[in-house]
Amino acid sequence: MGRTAGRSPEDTRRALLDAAGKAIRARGIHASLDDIARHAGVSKGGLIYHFASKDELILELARDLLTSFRSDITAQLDPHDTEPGRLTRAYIRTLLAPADDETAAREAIELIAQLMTIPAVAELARAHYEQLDAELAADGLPDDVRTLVIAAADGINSAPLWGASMQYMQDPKCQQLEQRLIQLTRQPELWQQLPWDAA
Amino acid sequence: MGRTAGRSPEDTRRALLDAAGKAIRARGIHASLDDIARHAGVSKGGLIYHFASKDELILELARDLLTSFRSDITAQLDPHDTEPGRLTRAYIRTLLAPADDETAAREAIELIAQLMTIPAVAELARAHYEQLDAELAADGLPDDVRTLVIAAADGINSAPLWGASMQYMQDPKCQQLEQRLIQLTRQPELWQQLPWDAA
DNA sequence: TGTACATCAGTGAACGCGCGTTCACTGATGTAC
DNA sequence: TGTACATCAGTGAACGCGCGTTCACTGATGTAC
Repeated sequence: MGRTAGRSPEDTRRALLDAAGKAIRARGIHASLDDIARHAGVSKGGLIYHFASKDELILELARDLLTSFRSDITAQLDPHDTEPGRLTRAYIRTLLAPADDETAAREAIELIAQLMTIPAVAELARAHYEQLDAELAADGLPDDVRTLVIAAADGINSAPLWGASMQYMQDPKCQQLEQRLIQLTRQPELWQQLPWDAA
Repeated sequence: MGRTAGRSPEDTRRALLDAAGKAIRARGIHASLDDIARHAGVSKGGLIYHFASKDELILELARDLLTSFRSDITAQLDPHDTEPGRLTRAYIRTLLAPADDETAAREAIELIAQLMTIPAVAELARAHYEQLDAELAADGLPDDVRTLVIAAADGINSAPLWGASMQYMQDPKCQQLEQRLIQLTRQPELWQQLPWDAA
C-alpha cells in the first residue's frame, strides 16, 4: 500500500530505531523484528526495506546510540570553561546527570551492553572508547587524577547494570561525589599532594 | 547408554555449567543447548536431565557465578586486618586483581551482564547487590569515602565491558589507583579534610 | 556374597514453532516534458 | 498545469531452518534380602 500518509522515510527509519531500542530494552536481544516493526507502525517487510537484516538494524542502533552518547558529552561542555579538564567535566556531568526523561545517555549505555553480543557492535564500541579515551587523555589533567575521576564516574554510572535501583544516582551521596570529582579536576593538586605511601 | 564411565553426576553438572559459561561468553546468550552439551561431553538430552530448561540452566549458571564472586571477596579478606573498611579493601582487591588464569571474578561479571536478559537473573543479581551493598555500608567507613572508593573500583572493573582492552587493568595507573584507594580506606580523614566547596 | 529389581544418568530421534528472510505485488511520490 | 512513467516505500503471505523440548528407550549403579 505504498508510503504511509504523513510520514517521511527518514521518520519511519527513526521510528524503527526507537522501537528497536524500546523493544530490546524490554525483551532483550531476542525481541522479534515483527514486534519492533509493529511498534513502529510498519510491517516486517517495511522494516527490512530500511535495514537489510536484523544484524544491520542492531548495528545501526548501536551507531546511533554511541553517536548520541558522544554528542551528549559535547552538549555538556561549558562554553565559558577553557581550563584544563573541561572535557572531563563534561564527561562527569553526562554520566552522573540525574535521569530526566529525555537524557537517554545512561539508557543508551545499558542498551549498548545488551548489543555487545554482536561482534560488529563490540568492535564499534571499542573504537568509540579508544577515541574518547584519547581525547580525555589530552584534556590537560594529570594521569592519576584523571584515572580516579573517570573511574569513579564510570562506576556510579554502571551501578544500575548490576542491580542498583535507578534512583541510586539521585542519592545525595552521588550528587556530593559529582561535585567533588569536578572540584578535583579544577584543583588536581589537592589529590596529588596527599601524603601517599610509596607503591 | 547410561552413565558415562568415570564421572559422577555432580561432575557432569559442573562440566555443563562450565561449558555453558564458555559458550555464552563466546557466542552470546544464543549459544545452543546442543553446543553446550557437546562441549561438556554429553548429549542434549543429558543436559536436559540436569537442567529442565535453558532458562533454568542459565539461572543456575548465574547463581553459581554470583556465589563464586561473593566467595572471591571473602577469600580476599585479610585475616590480620580487623580495622574498619576490611570488607571494602577485600572488594577493591577482588575487582582490581590482575586477571590471572583462575581468577574468574571479572569474567564472571562480564558473563552476568550477558545473562541479565533473563528477568529471573536480573532479580537474583539485584538481591545479591543489595546484600553486598548493605554489608559494605556496615563496614565502618564514612559514607563519602566508601562511595568514592567503591565507585572507582566498579569503574575500573567495568571498563572492559565498554571496549577497554583487558590489559587496561594491568596498567601502572590502575595499580597505583588501587594502592591509593586502599590507603583512603585506612585514612578516610585524608579525603574528608580536603577543603571541599560547599555543595 | 550373589541375585533381583528399582532408580539413576543418560541417548538420540522426532516434533513443532518462532522468527529471520525472500518475494511478488502495489499505491503514493517525485520528475521530465 | 496536466500527464506519463520510473522509483520509492512499503504490504503480507510463504518459506525454511535452527533450536528448545518431549519422549521412548537403555545400560550402569545402588540397595534389599
